[in-house]
Amino acid sequence: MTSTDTPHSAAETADPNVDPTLESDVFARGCNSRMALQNATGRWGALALAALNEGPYRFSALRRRVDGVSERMLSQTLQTLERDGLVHREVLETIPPKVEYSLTELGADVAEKITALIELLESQVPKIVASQTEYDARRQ
Amino acid sequence: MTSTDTPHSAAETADPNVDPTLESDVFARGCNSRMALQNATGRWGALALAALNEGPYRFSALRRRVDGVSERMLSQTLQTLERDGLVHREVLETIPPKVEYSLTELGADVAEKITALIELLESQVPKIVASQTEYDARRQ
DNA sequence: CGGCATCCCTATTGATACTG
DNA sequence: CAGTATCAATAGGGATGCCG
Repeated sequence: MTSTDTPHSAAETADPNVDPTLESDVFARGCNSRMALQNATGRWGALALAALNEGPYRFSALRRRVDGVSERMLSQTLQTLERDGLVHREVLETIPPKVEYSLTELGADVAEKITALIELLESQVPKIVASQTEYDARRQ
Repeated sequence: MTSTDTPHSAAETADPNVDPTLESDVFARGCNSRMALQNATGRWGALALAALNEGPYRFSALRRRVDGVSERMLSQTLQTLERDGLVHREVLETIPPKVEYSLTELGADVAEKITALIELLESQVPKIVASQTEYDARRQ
């Protein structure tokens, strides 16, 4: 693909390398679960899920919450998560139109795990930074 | 950077946008915890941690376990995880030389959360695939 | 407001070859 | 064995403009 922008290219199920009889080993390349993991833990996926774990968000509010995400990336991320059944998209027929995003049951379970990971990491930032500093010093 | 290969560019602490007084909000762009999250949940980071959660691995064994990872990516991933203090690297002075990778205490905590997420996703693959199929059908 | 399409640049990744 | 160096391919992502 040189100039064609495929929406959720990394999320495609129609991968010829996928063996349908072997569906649940993340360590196998091209496995469905590995793709789902990527979508849920990718750069923006994890943050979107963590944000939605706080409650439903409208598009622009979510964009404000997830600092640094572009319109385009947030849109793609949400589509992928919706496709995987983690996020529910509700269009409110108002003027101007509003779209509300929320977690599905499965999405809530996933978001909970991710939030746990985030909280752990946030609490350990000092230790992590110390490790980085030491590592960098060791190699000058 | 057009052709210069920076080792762990995404892991740098020396980001001018990082506010050292604000260390623990993943939602803030350039935050240390967001970077740590990226390193731990990135494409290969999560799988490497999950593999090491099964026990120590030598480089090539780990490469075999994490199907599809290139030498280069595994090397970089492990360096980043070591720098963040999640992975311990032990060089055995034998002939031929062996290097064993294992989890630190912090790494074990992180790996546990990631493994929980992976197990959840693996168990829900059927539901996820069904959702994808339905989603794709809805847009033809 | 929400968000898709296009253009275009850069970071990440993979293959391959080479070294301690 | 355990990597590093180099080069080429690709995916990620920002900016802009348009539409329901």
